[in-house]
Amino acid sequence: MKGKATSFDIAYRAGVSQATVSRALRGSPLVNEETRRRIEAIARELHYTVDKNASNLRRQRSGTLALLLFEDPTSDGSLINPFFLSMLGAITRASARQGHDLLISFQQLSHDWHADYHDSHKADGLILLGYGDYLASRGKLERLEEQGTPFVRWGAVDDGQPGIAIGCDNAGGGRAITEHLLRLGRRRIAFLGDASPHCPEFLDRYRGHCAALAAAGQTSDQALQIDAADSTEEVGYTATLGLLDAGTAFDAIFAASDLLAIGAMRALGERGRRVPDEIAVVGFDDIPLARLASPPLTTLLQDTKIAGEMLVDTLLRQIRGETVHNQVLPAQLVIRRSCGTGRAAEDGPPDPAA
Amino acid sequence: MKGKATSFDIAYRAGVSQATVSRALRGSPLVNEETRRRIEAIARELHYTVDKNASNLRRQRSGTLALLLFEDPTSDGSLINPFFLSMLGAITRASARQGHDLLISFQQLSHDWHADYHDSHKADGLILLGYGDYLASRGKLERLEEQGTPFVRWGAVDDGQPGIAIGCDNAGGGRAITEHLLRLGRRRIAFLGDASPHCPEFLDRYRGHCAALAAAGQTSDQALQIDAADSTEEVGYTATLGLLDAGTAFDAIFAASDLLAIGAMRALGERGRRVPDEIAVVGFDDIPLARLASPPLTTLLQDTKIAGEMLVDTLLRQIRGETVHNQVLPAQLVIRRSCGTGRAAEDGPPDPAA
DNA sequence: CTGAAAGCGCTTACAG
DNA sequence: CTGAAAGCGCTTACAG
Repeated sequence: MKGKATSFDIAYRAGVSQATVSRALRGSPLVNEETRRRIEAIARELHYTVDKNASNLRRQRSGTLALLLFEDPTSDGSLINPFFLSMLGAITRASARQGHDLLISFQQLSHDWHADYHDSHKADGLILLGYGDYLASRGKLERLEEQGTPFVRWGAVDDGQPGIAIGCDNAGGGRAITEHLLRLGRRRIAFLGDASPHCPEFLDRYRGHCAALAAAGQTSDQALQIDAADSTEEVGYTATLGLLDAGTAFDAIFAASDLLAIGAMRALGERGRRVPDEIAVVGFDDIPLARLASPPLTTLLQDTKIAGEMLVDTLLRQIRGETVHNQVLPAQLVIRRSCGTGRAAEDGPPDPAA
Repeated sequence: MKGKATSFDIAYRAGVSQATVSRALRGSPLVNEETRRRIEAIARELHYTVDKNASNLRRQRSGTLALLLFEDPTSDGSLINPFFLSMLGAITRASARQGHDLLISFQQLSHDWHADYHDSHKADGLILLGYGDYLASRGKLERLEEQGTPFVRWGAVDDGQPGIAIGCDNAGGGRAITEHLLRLGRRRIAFLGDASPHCPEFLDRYRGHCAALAAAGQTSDQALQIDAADSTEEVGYTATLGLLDAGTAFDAIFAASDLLAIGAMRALGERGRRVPDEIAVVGFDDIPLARLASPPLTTLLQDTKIAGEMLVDTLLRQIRGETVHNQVLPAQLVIRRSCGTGRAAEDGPPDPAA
């Protein structure tokens, strides 16, 4: 009977009806305590577990959430932005804690994922994760909403996209970074990252950056905003080489993501520009690598644990029919060595390798 | 009818029986071509998808695999060894390619995961992933086998554990590393990593190391084998400080994982020991960070893409009732700067920051 | 507190 | 090639 016992087997041995077994095992208060104990003992003995397919079919739910990661299609087979991996871990844990299974899948924005998971009762709701071109995905999100599929997405909040979004305070974070750099005496801050509606999170970070400049009475120099389509180390490296080649003077780089920042530091290192003495570098995300970079990278911490819990919690409430709202999570400046200490530039010792 | 159409709705509109709809949509060759086309058109129009719970219940399968990650319980909430994340990505893709959904879950070895996924028909089989104490998990694996649960695990092969294992050639990899270091003139090679049956993968790497030493007519010095219980940067850092404090002379470190190696390099850097000029460092895994470390880390590449495909493929064949076998995948030496170039030590320039 | 019965939405022998 | 019917293993009104 290995792994095959049904509620009928238990009912037979316990001398009760199958219905009573089901009630007892689901914790119904209707069942006599002694009966319940007997049933539970037999269930344990037989290694019984409720058949999820039968249970779900009957209850018209799945007890499962689906996490859809939208990855950059250009990226290598196995590489994912570590930030999303961190989110993945947090979401997996939060989901388990709430008693839900988690399906995971990588999707291209172009595919037909939107009509699958919910209609087929594979999942009760979707979590959408990943930098993608938000303009391109709008149609799919609208269809999800039309179909009544519960979903939440991580990303820019209040950007007019359909559905519930949870994200960090990108504008506030961008402002905090630039304020910090200004405080340290940096005046020519390059912004590395796509500042367009295609990438609203980066755009918000850029807006925060510009707001801080404006508050300090400075204007933003167009020549210092470098588009970086993808958020990868390689792109950050290439973009920074381009910036150096263009000959524009700058004393700091605000990279819209840690991966871009790490690539920027590699380019600077190769060209013999010292970080932070000549050029301060700041990232965004606080991926594990940021702490290990050389020099360790100043960045903005997005708390993925809280984010994951928030995403799962909001989605489950939506599934239950409650009214849910967008939410903005604070981001916290983590100061390490890559931004310098505010002393006069050019006189610090070079950083030893980490 | 949003997301609620059933095969009966389609049958009604198509003027056929529900059974024919089911056949047509499952691609049965019994159905008339014209009938099939009509049914498919209506299904599309109604946004119909087969209810997985009903289908699975009837077919007594789930079309789902479960990936269980056994994490180091001491690790931080969201951190996972990047190597396993890379495996996770590869497994997710391979699983999708084979038309299976993937459930993901983090498990403590102590929990009762073994009796859950298969019995409840949540998954047709399990993939087990993660450094864990293999001696401690033996009982669970035995029970899985007893229950007839199909499962494969990534790890040491032929270590006498129950079930099918797929892993890389740890002994061969360890030998390759040490041979390379010897070729470069290193003579006192410290091995960083738990060399005990609790951690058979590391043990195999150590054995390969010792085999290479023996082949070169050297004996392994016990003082140069440092246990490192967990595979984390922090542990590598601490262990290396300990090694330095012990005063044992050494000119190379063979770390059993990249994370350990990166921690080792940090410790060496802090103590002013130059890598690779004074001390060569080599890791194992080729995580993305290895390439970005400073200096870039020489390591052994485990091809996670192939590994993921192999795991999924083997598990599916096992589920289908085929006989499957353990498999060893080759590991490939990736030479970067951390091991030096074989020129005399002490005369190289210090490495610029990456 | 318990049981008999209906039904969730499919798949698949069986009969034609 | 198609249909009528059984049944996968549960959950839950309904009746007692």
